[in-house]
Amino acid sequence: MGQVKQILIVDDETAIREMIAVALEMAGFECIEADNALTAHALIIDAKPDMVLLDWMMPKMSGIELARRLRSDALTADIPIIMLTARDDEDHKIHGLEAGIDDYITKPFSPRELVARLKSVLRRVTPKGIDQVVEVEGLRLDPVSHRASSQGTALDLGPTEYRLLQFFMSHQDRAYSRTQLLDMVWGGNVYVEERTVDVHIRRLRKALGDRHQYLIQTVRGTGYRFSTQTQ
Amino acid sequence: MGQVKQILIVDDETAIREMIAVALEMAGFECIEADNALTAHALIIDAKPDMVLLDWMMPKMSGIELARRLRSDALTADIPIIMLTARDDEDHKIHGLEAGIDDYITKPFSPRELVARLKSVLRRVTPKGIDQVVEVEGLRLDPVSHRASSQGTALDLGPTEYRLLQFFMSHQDRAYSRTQLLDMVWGGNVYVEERTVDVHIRRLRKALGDRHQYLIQTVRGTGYRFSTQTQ
DNA sequence: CTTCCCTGTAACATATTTGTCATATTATTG
DNA sequence: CAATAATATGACAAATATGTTACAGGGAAG
Repeated sequence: MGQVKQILIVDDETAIREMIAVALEMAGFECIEADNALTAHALIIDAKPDMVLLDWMMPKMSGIELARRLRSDALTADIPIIMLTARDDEDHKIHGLEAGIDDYITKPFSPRELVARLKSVLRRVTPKGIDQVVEVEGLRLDPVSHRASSQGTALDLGPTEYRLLQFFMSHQDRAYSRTQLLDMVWGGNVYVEERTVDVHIRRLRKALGDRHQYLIQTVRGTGYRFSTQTQ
Repeated sequence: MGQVKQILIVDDETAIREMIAVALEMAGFECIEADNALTAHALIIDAKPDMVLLDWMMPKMSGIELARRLRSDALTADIPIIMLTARDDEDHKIHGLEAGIDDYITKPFSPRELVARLKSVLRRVTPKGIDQVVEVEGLRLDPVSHRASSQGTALDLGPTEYRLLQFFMSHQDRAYSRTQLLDMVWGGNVYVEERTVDVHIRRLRKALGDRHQYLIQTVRGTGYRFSTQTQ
């Protein structure tokens, strides 16, 4: 299982910080807080959080300015940043993207949405070592022992299904076409019918059982996707 | 950051061209000029400017005619166009084929105004990375995971509606004719009734729900447009 | 050589999407 | 306000895409 992730919340309004902190802690994250960009900067260098939630508008140094600084320092350049913006002003977004923001959320937002986005960014950014155990909602895949299990019980997967699952679990929230899957999972130089993918998807789904089927999602007209979020 | 943008000024009056060129160069743009639509067309294909400032009334080929040609060629379809119209052409603005024109400026205009409008158009047209998440007023489309959501809840879109929405969200504030939409969203070589577009617009609107319907706007006599601004 | 497990395909079953039409609605024009 | 043109909408059948199952052949293990 992944470490507990530490999230730094930067916002000048205490009420908002608390609200976010509660939501995140309920979702199993650890939170630290800062009420201005300068404090935040010091804290980041000190505590190296796994992610920074950053309010756009703040006294002294703006969120965007802090983001730039973090990006320009190699020590902090890899820490993902999610921006909290009051209104979704086009300009802000453009500048935000330039400054290397990973995502932004427009206030007001629901705790559910916040947590979902946060997880999504973390998943995207956290580099999975090729031999790293991946676990998602009780579904666990261990590349070293070459085993997959659901709620602790081993799953019975064929070799292809195993590779498919491994690929999916290390490339979540991303839609792949059948052709892409054939390239990535089967290998570039095999000639196999596209529809064959469907069959293996079916076998994988069956093996995952009701508990985890939903993770393998059909993207109609496109292909398939692995995601914890509802379609 | 951004490259220096190159603007093509098309007007038969040298004095006006010069005036505009000076204003734009002071604002940090690079200018090229043409005194008639034919020369302009060649120049556009050759130099691929980032934007075309086009006089409505010109000898030989009119501005509107040139605009039409640019729009119908995939190579030039994305180059933004700002029309320069004399006051008494005002009607044209309303009646005329406004599909594909990004903005109008009525002569006489102040350099300040021109530059402001131009920047505004460039800002919204500037190609967002093809895989970039687009979000507008809580409506969000993520090309990577191939998902659209409204206020955090997933939207149920058919493939065509998805493509339509993606096209609109990356080409905002610009009216498209049904034919253009068929070309851009359906693909150039399909024969489909123009009216079919209406039906898919309808489906898209329905899927967007009350919260976001207003973004898909009918431009009577012309086609449709995606914009946050009220009609 | 046999047995057993995997695979890829084909065939059939379902589910969704799509393009059109006919019919309302709504805007425009005189 | 009536006449007319342009859109909106709902329904449907045809076309597509995906789900599912069965099966034959390949290959590894014994």
